[in-house]
Amino acid sequence: MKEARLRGARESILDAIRASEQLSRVQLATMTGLTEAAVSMTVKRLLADGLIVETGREPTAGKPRTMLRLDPAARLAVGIYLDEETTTYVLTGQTGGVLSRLARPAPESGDEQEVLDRLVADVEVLLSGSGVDRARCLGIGVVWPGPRNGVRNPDDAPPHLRGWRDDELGKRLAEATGWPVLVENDATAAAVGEYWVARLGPQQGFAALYMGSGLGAGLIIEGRAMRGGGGNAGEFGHLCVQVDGPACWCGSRGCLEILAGPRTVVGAAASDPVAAAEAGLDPDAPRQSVIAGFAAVARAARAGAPRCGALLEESARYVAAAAESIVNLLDLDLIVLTGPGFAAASSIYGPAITSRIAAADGRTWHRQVRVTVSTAAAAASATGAAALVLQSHIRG
Amino acid sequence: MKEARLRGARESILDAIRASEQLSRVQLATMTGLTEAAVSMTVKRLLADGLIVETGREPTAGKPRTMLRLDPAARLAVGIYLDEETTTYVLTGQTGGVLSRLARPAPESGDEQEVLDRLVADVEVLLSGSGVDRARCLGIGVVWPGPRNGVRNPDDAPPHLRGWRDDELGKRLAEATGWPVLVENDATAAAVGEYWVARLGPQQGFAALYMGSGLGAGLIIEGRAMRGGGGNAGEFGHLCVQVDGPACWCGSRGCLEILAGPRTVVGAAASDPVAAAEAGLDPDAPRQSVIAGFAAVARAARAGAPRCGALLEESARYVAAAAESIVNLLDLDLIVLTGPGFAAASSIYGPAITSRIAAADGRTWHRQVRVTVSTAAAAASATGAAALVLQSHIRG
DNA sequence: CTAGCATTCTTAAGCAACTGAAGAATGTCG
DNA sequence: CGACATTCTTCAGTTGCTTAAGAATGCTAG
Repeated sequence: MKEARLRGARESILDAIRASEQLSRVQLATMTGLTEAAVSMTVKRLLADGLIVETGREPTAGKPRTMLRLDPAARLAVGIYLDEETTTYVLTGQTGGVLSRLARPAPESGDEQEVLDRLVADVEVLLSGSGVDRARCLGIGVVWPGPRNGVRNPDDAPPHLRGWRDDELGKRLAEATGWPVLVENDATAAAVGEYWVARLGPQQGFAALYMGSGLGAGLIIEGRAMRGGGGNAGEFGHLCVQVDGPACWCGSRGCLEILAGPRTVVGAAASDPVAAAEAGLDPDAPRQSVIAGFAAVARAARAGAPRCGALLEESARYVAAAAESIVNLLDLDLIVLTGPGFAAASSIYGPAITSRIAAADGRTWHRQVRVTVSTAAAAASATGAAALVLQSHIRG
Repeated sequence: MKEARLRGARESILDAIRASEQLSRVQLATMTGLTEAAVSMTVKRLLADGLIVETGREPTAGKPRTMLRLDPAARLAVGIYLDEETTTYVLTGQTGGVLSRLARPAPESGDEQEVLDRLVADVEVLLSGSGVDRARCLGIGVVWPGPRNGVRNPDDAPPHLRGWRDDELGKRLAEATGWPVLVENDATAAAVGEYWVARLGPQQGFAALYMGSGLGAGLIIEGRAMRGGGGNAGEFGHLCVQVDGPACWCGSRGCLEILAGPRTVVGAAASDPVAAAEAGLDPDAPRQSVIAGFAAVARAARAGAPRCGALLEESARYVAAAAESIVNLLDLDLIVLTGPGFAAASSIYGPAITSRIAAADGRTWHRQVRVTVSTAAAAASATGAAALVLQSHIRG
């Protein structure tokens, strides 16, 4: 690391402990580049503030080291994920672990004030139900499908949120609750969540590929989320994988999403009688959500249904090529698959990506890319939303 | 900015002046987030050290502001570009301007010591010939085609450098000259050079697309070059633009470089009798360099030759799609074309990229991507190499 | 059981960089 | 000439770190 001075001893120390689970003072000194004296003083203050705790000792050749951990309950964060059908709330501790969870059906009405009131009330329920000290809550992270600044596939926005802009929602929720509110897209939030719960360090750059109703990527480089000039970085679904491919809703052509995105997969399955039967998709049924439809296709494929399997394999060929592009462009050695889509079909997408990348990976790039599936990938957004808040207190 | 504390007042102030050409103390205070007091004291020291100079005053409603600029001659840097045919040396001042230049034919021998001796001797000539104070030279930047850590297309390495590894070259040159040596690939160096001479600020993220004998990209985000985990970020040429495209030397398939790279364009021109005649390529002539061959094709196209024009248009379609992918993935609003290839054919590639991106740009992404051509694109690597050294003293 | 030893952690003095508040400098305008 | 606006400087005070010294802790050898 050796970047202590670049962001204050407190933050460096907290981040080092977060990534390593537990560390002694001397270990912290070498990892952060601070002197042992500085660590000692800062740790004393962190202990006094209750942010960290001493947990046992480890023998050495001399005086045993006293190990330090984050106190999970010292600081809390609320994460909210607004889905088409459900609103999910989680309360996490400082270590990213979920303390309590709440799921509500999405409001039917699109009335702004009503939606807001529901959010405020539900957060209230979450907090009072878990009996925690509300003063310890650092803030609220909110995630909804689609990128920021009003940019999204109109079809992807939850119906009751069609009229909202993300920054507006954040501002009004902050006013109503008194807590700071961070709004983020699903992929970036999931990436930050992965960074947090998988205890990755700043030296581990990675891309979290997220499949919900679309395809996105959260990019974490040097421990920081890349958001781009307009906050829309990570548009994985709009990498071009076929120069003169079909027109995409974004206005371009040959985008990954239009060729291999979940909406396309579900659409292909629905219009193919065999696949539709395999997946139990009823073409005349009331419009199903893309996420649910994709999960049905994936379930069928896992159960051995050949047409659904073929559709997913076909999609995975494109996704794998795009993943390889990201890896080559950013020189990453970790890809994390997350979100409900990849949670349902990681057994197809994972190997496809791995084997595509393997061809040039070691031989040409002297690299060893790992492809992993996020734990709790299906709920990654909600916990990621909470992690955003925690992260903001460590990276300022 | 407001990131003064994150890297010291000196660096913040120098970088702000660099990007703005000239600034007053109070302007510096607001831009860097430092207090006026801190700026005042730091500026006093910078003036004493001779790094900056006061240049005139600007009227205000009150006391006029004293403007500050970098003193171009206060700090120098040497840039070296190792080409297949030529070794180019430049000496630049602190502002990135070229003070003196030297070009030598590349050594024929591949003997390591001989190559090294030539470099040392030529730097000597460059410095003594321009009569500058060598104590003011901060170091040497070295650029050669292909990425780092020994990763490259074997065909692209200059013959006399086949046996070298970049880090080895840097180390031995540093030992031989006593100066710090930075080794970088051509695209990243060109990007840093562009950042420097075009006076871009840290808020301006951009990609410098570089066409030499291959295709690369230098990525500058938040004022820092993205190098990736293994130092190989920016492999623009290995974005996949066709899932089942032809096999690439890297081991994968459908890479941009194999479909539309300069080597491919030249190869197609050489094997097409009409195009070969237009460009004056002699299929039996001693093997020409890719860069020279591409320049010949571009020259013919500019002169109206239809087959050569068509080949470049075809290549540009692919390059444009890959450029759009980068822009979407990183949410950039600036693409800079640089390197000898784009210098020769920017009139074809520039519009192709612009129009491809335009389709979705404003409408969907609320963005306005600019596509520019680097000034002195053909020599961007050498000046970029020098800029690397300057940059390292501001971001160090 | 005590004396060395290795290692971890703490304390105290000092330095460097920045902040805040006050004021000095330098022009314009009535 | 004097009020005003603005830029720049000075100085005392705070913060956060470093360096240097030493205290604490447990193991091992006599």
